[in-house]
Amino acid sequence: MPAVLDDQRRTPPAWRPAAAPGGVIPVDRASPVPLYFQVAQYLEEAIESGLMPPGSWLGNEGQMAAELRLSRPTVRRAVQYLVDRGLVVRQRGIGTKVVQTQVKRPIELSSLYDDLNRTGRRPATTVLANTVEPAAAQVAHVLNLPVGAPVIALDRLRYAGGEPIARLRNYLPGTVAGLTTQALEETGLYLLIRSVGIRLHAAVQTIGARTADADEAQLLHESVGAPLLTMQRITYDEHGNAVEWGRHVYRASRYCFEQNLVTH
Amino acid sequence: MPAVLDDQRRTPPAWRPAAAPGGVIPVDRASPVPLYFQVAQYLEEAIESGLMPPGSWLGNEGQMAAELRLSRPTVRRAVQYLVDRGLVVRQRGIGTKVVQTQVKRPIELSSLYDDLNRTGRRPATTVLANTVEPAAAQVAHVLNLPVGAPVIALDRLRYAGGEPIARLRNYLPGTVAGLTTQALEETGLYLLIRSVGIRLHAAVQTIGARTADADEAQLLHESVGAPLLTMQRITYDEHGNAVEWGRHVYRASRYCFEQNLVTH
DNA sequence: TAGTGGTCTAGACCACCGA
DNA sequence: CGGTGGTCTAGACCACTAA
Repeated sequence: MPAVLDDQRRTPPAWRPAAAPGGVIPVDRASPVPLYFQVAQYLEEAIESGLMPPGSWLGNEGQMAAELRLSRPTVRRAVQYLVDRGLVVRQRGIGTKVVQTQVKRPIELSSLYDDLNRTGRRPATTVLANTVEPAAAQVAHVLNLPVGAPVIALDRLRYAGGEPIARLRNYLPGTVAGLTTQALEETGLYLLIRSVGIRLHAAVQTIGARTADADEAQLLHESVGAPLLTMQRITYDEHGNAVEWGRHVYRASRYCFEQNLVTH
Repeated sequence: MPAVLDDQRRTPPAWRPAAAPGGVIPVDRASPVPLYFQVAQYLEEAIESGLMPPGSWLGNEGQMAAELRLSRPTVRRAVQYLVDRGLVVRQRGIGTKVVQTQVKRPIELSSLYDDLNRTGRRPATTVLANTVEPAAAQVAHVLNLPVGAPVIALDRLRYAGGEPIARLRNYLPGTVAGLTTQALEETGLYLLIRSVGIRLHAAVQTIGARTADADEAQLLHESVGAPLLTMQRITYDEHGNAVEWGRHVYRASRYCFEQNLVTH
């Protein structure tokens, strides 16, 4: 019986690290990067670069552990990282294989600015308002602050490729520093929030639609009655404190929300 | 110095399983349910029931392990489950505590039917079309089938509380069985897909908006030009095969997408 | 029956935090 | 400094799959 070289339904050929002739270990024990993460990154790179194509098998965990001179739990943790990201699928009694479809990344907490940047459109921002004011009842409730506490109110117009895309209105607790108008015109709000040491942890958002009123039509270069996407989002830090409340409208003719989901 | 009873900033009082006087173990080693999952579910229930309120601390992992007569890795795995769901936050050198905000669940692959059911609205479905037809070029491309292969084409009207909410159009490979009109009017599509043994693994979806044309206006009891939410979704199984392509429109006046995100 | 992933143990050392 | 979570090891037994 001849050896089958490329039958992806069968168990894997011995797993071979690509940049490592003869099975040398792509693992640096002196690095501060955890071993499982080094392996996970290596495998992720191998998969996304096409070196391990969809349908190919990872070597079994015990063998990988032996070749990498790691324990099986460590290798297993690396593989789990890939499973969580939807890159591979475990099949008990068979093995672990690279999934066919590359659903790039699960949904994440990103700003419109980052989205536009990533997709190659040139983002720009005009700050319409950047004021500190006492919190009205509704804002105070959403941000869990006392009524009258200082809140930062932002009103921005976001452009992509010279075209207006969205009007972004945000409220933040007045304790957040560093939101100069200049900084806001140069980068995204989330990056600024993170850069003052706040770690975003969770969010609840609502996406809806409505038609443009006269104000919005003028700001966004649309006609009255044009369809708009609305997104309201409250973002929380790891302590459960509300960090930001955003109420945004997007031109439906120029923008939509794209989301990649992986079920866990 | 008096003992502080309820200072949530300090290290935890000894962790006590609630339904277990004196530290008895809520763990059944004879159960087929994994030990880590029994613990995880117990803790999740304790948190969501308010028994472990936001801000309270989980006992340290070593102590919990000792009290439950489990190893620390097993307890750790249970805690990790809660971390992944955003219910607790680990703080190195300090401990693990319940987060303040209850962001209920991370976004998941659910059907509109399930959404309506969960939120207590009465879902109902009218099947406008349920046919098998040869795949046109676009459908064939999306589902990765040869042109002309049989595909199931669904057209449904979804009601909530007697009001039309959305028009749902789907294409599925003709190999999917069990989609009788009666079944489709009684439950959600995803449940039917799962019930024939297909496991949904990933999806990519796009949410946009537009205004209603005459057809849509009539079907959805809206006027021409009313704002509609659109959602296109391609769902894949664990092998990366496309399972379903949906192109849906929702009345923006009656529906919006709510999503809870947890950053990992 | 042999090989796979799924679970679990009983240790170990480290980095970080607060006192 | 002691206590916490973060990482890692070297085993073990089990359930499931395929041949």
